[in-house]
Amino acid sequence: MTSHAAAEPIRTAITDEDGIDFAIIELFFFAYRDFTSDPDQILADYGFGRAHHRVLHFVNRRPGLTVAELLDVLKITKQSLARVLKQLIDTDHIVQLQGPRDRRQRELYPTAKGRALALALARPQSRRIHAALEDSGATERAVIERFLEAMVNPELRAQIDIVPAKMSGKSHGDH
Amino acid sequence: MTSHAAAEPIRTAITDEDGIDFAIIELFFFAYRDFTSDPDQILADYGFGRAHHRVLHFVNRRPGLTVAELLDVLKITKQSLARVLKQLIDTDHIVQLQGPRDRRQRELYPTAKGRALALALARPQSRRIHAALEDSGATERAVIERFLEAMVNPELRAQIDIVPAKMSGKSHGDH
DNA sequence: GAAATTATGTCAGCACTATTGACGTATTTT
DNA sequence: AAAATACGTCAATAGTGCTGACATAATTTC
Repeated sequence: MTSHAAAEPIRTAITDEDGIDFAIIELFFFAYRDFTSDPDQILADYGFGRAHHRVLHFVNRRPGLTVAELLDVLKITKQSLARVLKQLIDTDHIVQLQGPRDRRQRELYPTAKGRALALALARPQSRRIHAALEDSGATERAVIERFLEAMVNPELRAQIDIVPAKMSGKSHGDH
Repeated sequence: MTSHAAAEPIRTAITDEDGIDFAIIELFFFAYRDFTSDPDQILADYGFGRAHHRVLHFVNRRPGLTVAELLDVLKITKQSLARVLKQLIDTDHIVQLQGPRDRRQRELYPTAKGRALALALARPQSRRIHAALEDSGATERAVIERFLEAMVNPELRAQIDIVPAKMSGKSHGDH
């Protein structure tokens, strides 16, 4: 049998020459890794993980969203959410209110405690972003925002636009 | 203490007005989520996870790196790497060679099979990036690269530069 | 009003990725 | 010879995700 059990090692590095954008792929990995490392340390003090952060974030961003809406945004299952959400409720970071129109629904709202934690988690991330944009003007910022948005699946881009990016009035729309 | 068991719900959304850059924080989350979803589907066919992808990626990017170097790049522990690496070796995606200078070290190299899988995983990600940069020129690309690099911890930025971003010759340097 | 559907909660079990601690072995350095 | 290093491995644990099944309350449909 000439079939060496061990296949031949390839000694040359994979590079962009293969038509693949490894530069940005790798940058994205490192950037996100460090981006999430800041809040991770704070979360550890609470015995929370990244899942808690995400829930807390979106409940603060869209107070009153229902469990189903949250599942849709996070793209996880009900059972995965359950544990995390229960902990956040038990620790008074989030409260549930019965839906006004449909009483089966539970609208999720942050408490003052939950709002404070969300801000504390976002602060180092925002600081990092500001530092990265240090010498950048509005133009560069727009380029980056457009790029990130374009990286999101088109079908899901709607989720982003729901967020009150600029609410001058307090018109809640049709909710 | 008037401690009502249920804390008051906050009904207003958290916004950038708090001095926090929620827009980019959120975009970054969605972008990375979808960015990783493409390879995740391919990996599922192999019974692999994201951890396998990361190992495979860096072994292809820096053939011959040692286990210790890999741990340093991934920022995980030896034990976490062990299973994943073993699987990749058992399935002939990666081979280990004894270090030439220090025989305690195991240099990691991709096989042809491992190289092919790394490319297959990178392809949809690269396609997504290209689509996102569709109408962008070199300037915009540079802005985005600079931003992503600036998001990485300064101490760790060295790891990125190690990567052969532009190798015209095949001079391996001092390795 | 009864039946079907919907929104949510929960239980049980499983998989993957990560963690820490401890120990063994081969090899290099001191 | 002793200490330090690189790596592998065993055992136990945590966090987060999954699927399937089932219960309850409320709404919608017939």
